[in-house]
Amino acid sequence: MTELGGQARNPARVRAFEGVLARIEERIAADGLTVGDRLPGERQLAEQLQVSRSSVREALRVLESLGVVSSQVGRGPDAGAVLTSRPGSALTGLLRLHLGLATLSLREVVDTRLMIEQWSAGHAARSGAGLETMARAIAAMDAARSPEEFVEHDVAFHAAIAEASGNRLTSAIMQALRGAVQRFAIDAVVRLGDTGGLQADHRRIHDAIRDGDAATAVEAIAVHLERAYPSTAGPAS
Amino acid sequence: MTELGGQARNPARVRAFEGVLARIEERIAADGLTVGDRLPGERQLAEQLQVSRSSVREALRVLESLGVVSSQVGRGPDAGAVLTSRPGSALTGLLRLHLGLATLSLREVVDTRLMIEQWSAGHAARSGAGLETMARAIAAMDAARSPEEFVEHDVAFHAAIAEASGNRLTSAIMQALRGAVQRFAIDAVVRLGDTGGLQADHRRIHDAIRDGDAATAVEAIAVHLERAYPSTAGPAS
DNA sequence: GATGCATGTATGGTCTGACCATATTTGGTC
DNA sequence: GACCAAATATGGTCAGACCATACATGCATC
Repeated sequence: MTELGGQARNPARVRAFEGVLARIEERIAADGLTVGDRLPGERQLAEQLQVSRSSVREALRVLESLGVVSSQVGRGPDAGAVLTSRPGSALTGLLRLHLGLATLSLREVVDTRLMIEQWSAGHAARSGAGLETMARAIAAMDAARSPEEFVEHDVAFHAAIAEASGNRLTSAIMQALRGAVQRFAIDAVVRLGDTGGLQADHRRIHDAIRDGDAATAVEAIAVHLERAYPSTAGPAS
Repeated sequence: MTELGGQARNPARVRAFEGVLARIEERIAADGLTVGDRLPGERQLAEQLQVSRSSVREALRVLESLGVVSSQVGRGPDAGAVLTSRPGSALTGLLRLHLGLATLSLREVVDTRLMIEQWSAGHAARSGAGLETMARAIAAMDAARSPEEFVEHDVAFHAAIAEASGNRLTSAIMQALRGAVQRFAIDAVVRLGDTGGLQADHRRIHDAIRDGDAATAVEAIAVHLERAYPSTAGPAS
């Protein structure tokens, strides 16, 4: 995280918390720390690294925002800074902020989601993974009695597609993208009034993946996202 | 953050710096703040939000790690916390950490990069954007006298493909992915000894985009990444 | 008036030390 | 053995101080 400070005109100038980040990163690599392991306490870490506890805390806040650690108060085996793995939630926050800053447009987010979902569906069509989860989600959407409930299972359906790729990174990105456009999804369901079209899309996607027909799956996903986010997703790809 | 539903009895469940984050986010949305605008000073912010300066600083560290603000010391128009937009560097740090934690494998990162680069190349073949930049990068690689110099222009070449998509989000992700696997790129150049194959790939990609031949561009990129990261990138897509 | 240097000042960066809130651990009591 | 109170370790927060930096100001000089 040495580039956090922006311009590195003076390389000798490293803020204390950046040094802490570097040392913690080193330790993760050297000691082979992994998810579930605990970091030393803030006070202990401060003493080891010869910085103040404030600096340690700033570094921990950064790691927490990146979804790498999770802090628990109290005492016992679960207390303290524990290494976790939540790249998805970190990405969600990142996207939300940049959407708010107008650094990114909804169009760009939806297009990216289209890219990932089509790519994942292609993989799914070859591996046949996740079909059961998708079918269950479709059935649950049929039984849904409110837009919110429908969208809840819709999320599960699309998450199943992403997970079928077997790639945790694309899954995490997908999850974050979905989170960033979540509020538009409910709007879409309410606006359409009828979920028949969306469900027809879902069945078409599921069937294409089941039949190993990647081309149809890819096309069906494009149709589906265009239906859900009209005038946003362009004729991308 | 997410656990323990109900019990809104104790307001201390939200940490102070999280409140600061929320308030700053609100202000960005409400005041329409955008890149280049300045936030109030740390001391002033602390007083306005009725928290300590430490809490304000922790919130600012989070925003900085997400590529939303950049802090400059000193005095003047450029000093203080300025809103920026560097989702790329934030993503780079995120990926590097999660790679270190073994949350993500190199394979997953390279596969994701393949996805984005193929998608971008498809767009580029349709729009013809970025061809000049690509050609310049290829020429610069020809003239390079060290692996490091070669890789430097290689980065520019692949960045041009990503930017040709016109999607800042995929560009940022691409930049981050590239940064995460950077060290493997130099290894690859040294290992191959001869950059002729890589350059042939580059020319083939460039020519396909120039000719609007998306299918060839996509295939050439797969070949290229397989050459650079053998046994890592699978026959993905 | 223009120039240049000394001083002022606002800003982030860091540290210290204290206290609070929480949750486990410990140990004593019944 | 069960139960409850105290001790303790941990993160969360705060207040205040000082340093380093870099622009702003103003005076002295030319």
